[in-house]
Amino acid sequence: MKRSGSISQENYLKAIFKLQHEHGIASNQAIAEKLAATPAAVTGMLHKLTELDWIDYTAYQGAKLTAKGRQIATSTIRKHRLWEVFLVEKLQFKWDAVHQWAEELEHIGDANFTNRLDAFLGCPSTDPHGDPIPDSNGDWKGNERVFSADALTRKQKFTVRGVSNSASDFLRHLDALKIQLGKHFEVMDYFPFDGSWEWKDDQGIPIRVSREVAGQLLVEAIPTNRGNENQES
Amino acid sequence: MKRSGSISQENYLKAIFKLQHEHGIASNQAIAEKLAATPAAVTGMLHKLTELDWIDYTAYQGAKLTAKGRQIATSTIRKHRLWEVFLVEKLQFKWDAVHQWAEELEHIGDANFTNRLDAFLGCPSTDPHGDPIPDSNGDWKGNERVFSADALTRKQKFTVRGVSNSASDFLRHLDALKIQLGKHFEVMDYFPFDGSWEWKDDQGIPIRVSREVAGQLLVEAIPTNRGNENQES
DNA sequence: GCAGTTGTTTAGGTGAGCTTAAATATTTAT
DNA sequence: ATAAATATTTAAGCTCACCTAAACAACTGC
Repeated sequence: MKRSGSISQENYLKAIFKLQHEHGIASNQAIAEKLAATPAAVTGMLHKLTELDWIDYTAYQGAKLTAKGRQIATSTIRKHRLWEVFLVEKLQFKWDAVHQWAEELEHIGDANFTNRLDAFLGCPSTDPHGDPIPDSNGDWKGNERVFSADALTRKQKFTVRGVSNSASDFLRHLDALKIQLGKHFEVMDYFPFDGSWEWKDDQGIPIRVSREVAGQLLVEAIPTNRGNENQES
Repeated sequence: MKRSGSISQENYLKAIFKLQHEHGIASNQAIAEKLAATPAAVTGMLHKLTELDWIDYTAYQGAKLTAKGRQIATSTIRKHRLWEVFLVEKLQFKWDAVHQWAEELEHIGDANFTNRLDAFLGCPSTDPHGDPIPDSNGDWKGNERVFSADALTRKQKFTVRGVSNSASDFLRHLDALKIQLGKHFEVMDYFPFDGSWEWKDDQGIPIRVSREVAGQLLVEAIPTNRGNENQES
């Protein structure tokens, strides 16, 4: 079995999928920015994708994926994230170096290939940045308890669950701060002056975290288990 | 680091590399056949590759790789064969199903990527079809003792080492015959009438092998160790 | 050594995906 | 409501890698 669409078409569907989740619809301009192309190029491709019945598109309005388009988009995202797991866990790449290769690998392989890769990797549920990996139907369960670290409160204990920005420089900065996915911290202090935080890790070692970092870090609160929750029946 | 050449350019270099080994030089027509393109298309690309100093090309004569061209070609072949090992050993693909995917995967990754993949796979020396995997300098040691199975002699014991044709239907035929790389056989009989053979495997189970099969199978003789070899000093 | 076959190159053209620049539609501000 | 600003589309043209058809060069047989 071959690829559903061309590499370029798959990249458009991926971009539209993500924009649709953020804004309900994907505007020409937003797509152009995401793909580093001109709006003129986007218009042309949107016509082609409409012909293929992979998007619904109204001129001057924007694009939305059809069921078929969504299927191709999620399958591409699934492949991307599985390859990222492979690169980090099997080839020992650092998490800030995998995106570029995954962008190329994501266009290779059919459903059978992808399912074999998935099985080989132990059916991971998230990629190295904490993003969920869609299943072969394009569905995934997002962790509803995950929120941005800048909404934390004092004394709260929490687990780092993901990043909302996978740029290399941000990820390398997290490495420097020794912040890794799955690591536990506790909020010690917050400084409204500059929006920065003091946290301490599970070894009791304190770190200072800037507003910029907290704003792009996704965390999950750890329940306190100290008697103030409701006991069922 | 990015790919050295375009995907198409890498495919041309690979084809020229293989033809150069068979015929000393790669003719326009031979390249066109290997790549399923027209001679006219080949002429154009050969000019481009000459510009890039990846081949030496004389009109009406043919093409030969430069050092740089050879480097790109062997690195592409290295990647192809490493991915084939990955697909068979890690993703459990059958050996007749890996070529198509490896043709796409071979164009991904730089030297660092490839070396990581190599290490992850345990630095294999051959791919699932018995073809040698070049090292990162583009060198490899061919097994000099390997020859075509149609040159075997009666009573000879041998090991299956490779195939000189990786077409799916041939490989599936070998599966049906239970012929796998590394398996030992002994020549029981040869039938000049149709060029077919009777061999028996290490369990003593006899199989019949046609001239066509023997002609595409690569084997290595097992020394008899029964007193007629020279003892050194 | 010349004709015919074979192999190669040139010439002109296609399609995918992109560009810039100009025209047109839509939204925002007053 | 209309002018200005912004967003989108059309138009023309580019590059890459391919194609067909025709011209040309190089071998072959006699």
